[in-house]
Amino acid sequence: LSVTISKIAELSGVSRGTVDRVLNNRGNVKPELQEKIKNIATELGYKPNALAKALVTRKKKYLIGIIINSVGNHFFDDVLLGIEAAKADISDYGIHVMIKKVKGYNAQKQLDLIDELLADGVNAIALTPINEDIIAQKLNDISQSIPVVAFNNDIEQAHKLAFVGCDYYKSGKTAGELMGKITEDPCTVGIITGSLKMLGHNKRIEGFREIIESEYSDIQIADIAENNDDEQTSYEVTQQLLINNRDITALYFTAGGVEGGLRAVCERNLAHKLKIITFDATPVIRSNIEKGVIDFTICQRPYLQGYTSVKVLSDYLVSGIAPKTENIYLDIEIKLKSNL
Amino acid sequence: LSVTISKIAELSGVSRGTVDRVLNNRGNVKPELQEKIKNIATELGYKPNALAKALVTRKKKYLIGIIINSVGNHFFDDVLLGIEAAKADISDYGIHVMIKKVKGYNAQKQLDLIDELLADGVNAIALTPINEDIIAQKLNDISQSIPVVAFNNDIEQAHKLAFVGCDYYKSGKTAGELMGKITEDPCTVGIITGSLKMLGHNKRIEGFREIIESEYSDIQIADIAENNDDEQTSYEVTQQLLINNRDITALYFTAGGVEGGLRAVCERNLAHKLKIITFDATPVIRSNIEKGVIDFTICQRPYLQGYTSVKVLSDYLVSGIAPKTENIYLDIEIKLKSNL
DNA sequence: TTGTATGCGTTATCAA
DNA sequence: TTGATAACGCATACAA
Repeated sequence: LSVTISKIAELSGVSRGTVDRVLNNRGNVKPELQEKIKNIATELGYKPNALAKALVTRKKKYLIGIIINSVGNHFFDDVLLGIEAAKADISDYGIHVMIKKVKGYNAQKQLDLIDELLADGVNAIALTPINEDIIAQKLNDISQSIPVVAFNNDIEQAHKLAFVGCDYYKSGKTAGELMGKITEDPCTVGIITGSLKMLGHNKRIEGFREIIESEYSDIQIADIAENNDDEQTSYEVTQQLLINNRDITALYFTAGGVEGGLRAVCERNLAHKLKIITFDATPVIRSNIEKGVIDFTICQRPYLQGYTSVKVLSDYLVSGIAPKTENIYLDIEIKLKSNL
Repeated sequence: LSVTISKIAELSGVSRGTVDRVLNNRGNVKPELQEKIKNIATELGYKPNALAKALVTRKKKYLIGIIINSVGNHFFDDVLLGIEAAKADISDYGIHVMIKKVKGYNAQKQLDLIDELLADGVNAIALTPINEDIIAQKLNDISQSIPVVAFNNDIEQAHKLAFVGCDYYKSGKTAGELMGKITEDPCTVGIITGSLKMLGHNKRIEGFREIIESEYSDIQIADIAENNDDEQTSYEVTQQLLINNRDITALYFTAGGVEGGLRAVCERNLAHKLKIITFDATPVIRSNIEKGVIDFTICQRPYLQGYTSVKVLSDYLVSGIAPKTENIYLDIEIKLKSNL
């Protein structure tokens, strides 16, 4: 029922080797034969068997290198699980995965880790790139020779095989729409963001603003506070925000620092009074959804981010196929108490 | 780096055949050798290569039969896409898929199709079982010899390899919570369900009721109308519901018939006034979310239902591995305008 | 009770 | 420019 190289060889009256050369454009075949074989192949609807292919390329012993900022950041726990799952899946292909875990976002440190991976002879790299020029340059450089995937955070200046993550603008819009639906008429919302220098955080604000301006004009944005993803800072700026804007009825956290922010909320006895929307599902966020303090959290598929990143690279290594689109946006997930 | 049968054979000083016999418990091996080889294998962390395995079992030419009620029911469009995707994925394994599309839910018709598939020599079957005794009996019967997967709708009386679908009770709870969050204080909701005989529909009502009774006691359920998933009936019962309960502020559709129901809503100029929550994302529902008539729709991953069902069966055929749990619940997806 | 040969579909390395 | 052969890891039929 299925058509193989041997079958085509038989029908064309040549050897399998010749068919292979034609089908994979290796040259050194008489043009007339080329055409004849190609015709027969397309006519029969030849589709190479990926399994058999993989079994052969297995000998190449590919190695994928990963840099993940998972130390001290629970968001990446699930990303790591996805990476491990993909790692298990592709081990049959003889592809190995080397993971470097790191804490925080230091460009020089990231640069060093990239060099370490290269020294280890990796054939591909996946990482959450820091938006700085030296990183962009480095990635541009190495992506000449090996495929690079950016996950979770994009770096538009650098050439790469793919970006795997969420559509920040869209998730901001969704947050805005949810906020619009759960708030009563006159509503003032305070925004607590990670960093105004982070592209993703800003896009989440943009999308949010876009929706409430166009569809929920009775919602006002009181202020935007920056917490640099730090809990203590978050506590302080949230406190200040609440003091400066007594009429606030809702909070919108675009990034981390939710624990600190909620501490300020609780101190002022505003839990269960303010509507609160956050991103991701860290343990702190989960428990506060359980308690009814947070109304919604919007998740960006951490597990799939990890899994997909590795899978995209292994697919590329094993069959040379790049993903259809450079930007692989994973659907967001709206979570509340009953589907947490 | 990776450990193979040959490597184990070499280290044990026996042939590959013997190792194979031990590792797959085929017997006919001296007990002492058994133990020795098993020890070496576990010590080295032997993991059989699924690719190579599949390449061999490929010769068996497995055939999976599918019965899908997709004719005239757009919900199953995406299920079909998932099935097609899985079909492409497993073609490398030499597993073929035969799909029988049918309109409506007639038990005798379903029975006939099962027999047709069996006559065609299928090695596995996936279907959306109708909850009637003759079907349950039939499935119990054939699941003695081949694996059976129920997708989208479960049939608890019948033995099967797995059920693939959503947790209806949980999605009902989510609907209830969403309703609670978007409605103002005194709220009366009308429920339009498919059939009170359908297990899934009832569970969606139960979950909904459970949440509003425990957490949103200011919401009242006015009435429950049955539309048998028929548009015209749906129009009529919704109209009646709205006439009988002038104070209704929200509608909850647990199943199909949304188009007819909304026609009644629009006729009475209640669009954009009533809060409306539905399930799935048929074209009609999509367009009404766009228009702002429907607030939320809760999707049950139709694509994944199709994909997973086929994948579970092929995994079982190729490696004899049953899924970890009989009930494979796919996460629900909350959709509104901005993430449709 | 054990070992050997053959094949799954592909690629790679020879030799012709 | 072509063809034959070995190999990837496993399973099976057959031989010893």
